[in-house]
Amino acid sequence: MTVSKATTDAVKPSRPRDKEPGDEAVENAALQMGELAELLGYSLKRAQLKVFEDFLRCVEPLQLTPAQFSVLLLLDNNPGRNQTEIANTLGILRPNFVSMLDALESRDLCARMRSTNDRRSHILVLTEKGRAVLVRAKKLVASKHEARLNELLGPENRVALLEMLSKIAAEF
Amino acid sequence: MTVSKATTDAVKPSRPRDKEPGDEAVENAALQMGELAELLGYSLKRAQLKVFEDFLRCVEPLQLTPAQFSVLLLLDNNPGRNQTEIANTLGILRPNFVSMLDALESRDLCARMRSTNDRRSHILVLTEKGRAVLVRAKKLVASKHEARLNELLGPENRVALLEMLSKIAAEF
DNA sequence: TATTGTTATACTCTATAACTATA
DNA sequence: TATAGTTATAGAGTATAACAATA
Repeated sequence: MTVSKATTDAVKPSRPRDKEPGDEAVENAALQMGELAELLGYSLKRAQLKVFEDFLRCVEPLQLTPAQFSVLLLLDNNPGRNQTEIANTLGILRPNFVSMLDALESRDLCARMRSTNDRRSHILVLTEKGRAVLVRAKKLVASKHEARLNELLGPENRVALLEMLSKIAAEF
Repeated sequence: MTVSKATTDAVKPSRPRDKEPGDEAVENAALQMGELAELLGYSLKRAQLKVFEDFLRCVEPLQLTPAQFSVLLLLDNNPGRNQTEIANTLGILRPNFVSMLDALESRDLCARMRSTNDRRSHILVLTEKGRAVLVRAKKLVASKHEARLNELLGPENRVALLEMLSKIAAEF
């Protein structure tokens, strides 16, 4: 993917010298990132892309995107909830959640059930297969994906990073 | 925006108790995030959305997106480069960079100049106005955007966060 | 009148193939 | 033959309005 390749290029800075006459040979060096290296949002975006790429690789045998994984996880932890509640919690708009659920339901990972209390709403439930896939996905994520992050950052740094990101997501 | 609203909901966890008979009144509580609270990629994504939202707000008088800001910054720090070099460094695909440049050029923020050495390539230059806008943007970003992040995290945490994100972007 | 799920739609991002003009 | 910029296009992701069924 071009993004990954470019990320690598972008991350090895080199000398900032002004172009002096007579060094056409050194012309093709890495570019100066300048103030971009200090912009939190920039690194945040690049890091997020890398982490999502790795997630997809690690969980590839199960063909789950990060968004689909988060839906299955939430259904497992919150039985008896309807589409609006699940979608809102994940920051997914209700209209966009419809096709997401269609995809999961067509793979027999979850099912919609008409609520008896309120016949407008669909109670979402994990199927047997959905639970099994979720268990396997959690194992892959823990043993491959999060393990790699732990290795790169160290356990204590990983926790500190998670805390700061959660704080930004919640309070910023 | 629904995403922001949902983010807030998602971030205040509550008790995980099983649904006991006879508490229909407490039914509408915040959902359990479960293992999602430990998933780095999830918080990374939510944090990134928040930070980009704030960037747009802070720099709104100049009508610059994070991507456009990064292009102007890179042009300022790397005179004499062509489209491919700038696009690759930012992880933008060359075809997609064309319309981005069209937008910036139509606002007289930068210009394409045929290279005399290699008449295939366009050397990118900031215009006078582009330089002025960039200076104003940098001030807004520093005084409003990054300042708010500094306030939320504290200066030393902010640096630690930036280092970890850069490491992930570069090495993960 | 309000809400749930849904459809339709549009706009942005991202991605690939192929063209043109130069080299 | 290869490269720089471009066009066309397709697919995700995200956003809003409006409708039918139900409350």
